[in-house]
Amino acid sequence: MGNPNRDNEYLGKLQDYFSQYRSLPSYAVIGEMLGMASKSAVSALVKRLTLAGYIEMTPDRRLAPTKRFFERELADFPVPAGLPAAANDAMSDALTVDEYLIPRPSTTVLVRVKGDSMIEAGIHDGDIAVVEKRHAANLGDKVIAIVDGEYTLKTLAKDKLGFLLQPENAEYAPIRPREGLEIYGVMVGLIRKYR
Amino acid sequence: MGNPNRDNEYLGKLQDYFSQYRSLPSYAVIGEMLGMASKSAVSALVKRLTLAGYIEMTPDRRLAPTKRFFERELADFPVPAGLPAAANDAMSDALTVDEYLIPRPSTTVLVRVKGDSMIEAGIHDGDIAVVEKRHAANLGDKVIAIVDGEYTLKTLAKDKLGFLLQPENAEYAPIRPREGLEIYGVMVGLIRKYR
DNA sequence: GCTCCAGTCGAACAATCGTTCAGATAGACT
DNA sequence: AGTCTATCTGAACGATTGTTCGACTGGAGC
Repeated sequence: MGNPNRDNEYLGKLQDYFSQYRSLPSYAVIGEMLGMASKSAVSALVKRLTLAGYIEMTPDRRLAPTKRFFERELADFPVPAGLPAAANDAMSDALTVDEYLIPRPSTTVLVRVKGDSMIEAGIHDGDIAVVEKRHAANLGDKVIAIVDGEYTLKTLAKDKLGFLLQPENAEYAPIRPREGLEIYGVMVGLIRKYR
Repeated sequence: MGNPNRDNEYLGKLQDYFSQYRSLPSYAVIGEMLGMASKSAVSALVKRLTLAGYIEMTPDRRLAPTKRFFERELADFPVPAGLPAAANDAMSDALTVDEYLIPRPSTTVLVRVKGDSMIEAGIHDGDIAVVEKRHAANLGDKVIAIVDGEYTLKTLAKDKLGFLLQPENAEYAPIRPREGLEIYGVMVGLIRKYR
């Protein structure tokens, strides 16, 4: 062929564009962006990407990304620094971050973690906890519980006296609810961002 | 005025459309959708919504939703005091977890963490590291480096002898690269899922 | 060497784009 | 009542859209 397959690189630029503007550009602008001089080249590219399932046409013939457009490759080993094509081969799995973390959006809440009472479980101050709202939990689950009208993230435990909320930090004492234990939700994921 | 203000209703339909197609339609289709017979009415509406900050124009004059476009009435859920604010400010101005963690999709890779050499930094075996591919890093950054052809996640440090890769686990020894240090990428985020 | 052929170029095309403007409509105000 | 004023209509406009087609390019593979 005239060129090695650069569609992956092209797709990447489109993903960057969409993540910035939440909209896909026109063929002319795509061409400019990708260094193509003719719209017919873009047209062919769009056809290829559509076939591959990354983009689609709305009923009124506008470009729109599909779900696959947002998939990321999850590599067990990072790939040798080299061609983007190589990165494809080593892709062990593809997933969208949102779907991975939040399978049930309507009952899921994000809560910013405060304090270091859970630091030995690798949950730091400022992290974001992905919490699924429900009232039932298993022992060992990290739960958001309501104690004296306050919300607190602890590990659910139990001893001969009953349920208790266990911090993951030796400097903190377990909390034993005076009355029934009210659980707001169960922590199902963690998000952290380094700046 | 000729009509009560129906912009809210119009906005709602645009939101529905976007959530279905991930793209905003042309003026003609908007008019059809909203029951407007003339594109100039749509043009005026777009001007109003732009002014109100719900939509904007990309550099190539395409309609694109803004963050405010995705705001929802929060009247429905009187969430117990303390939490709702946390959920909202947790991701500040990002619409999705994906967007929050991955501003530049094409240079970002997800890598599954193996081993517990970084456990004191709250990075556990099985966690997913969000890695931005680049060769430059700052001291203190957690980097994926290439040492003897192997990829390893460590904290970048430096002493009088030069750069070294510092594990975050007292039981591991620092790695001092024999030759130049090659950096594959910088860890910018962390994702963990509890099952 | 030679042929393939996916990818790109360049130009021409009708269709659709969003803008503009003058005029009609109808609720809100005095 | 009459006047305002924001909204919508309808038509005309040049600009831009995406499609199409024939020709060119340069690795891959015989």
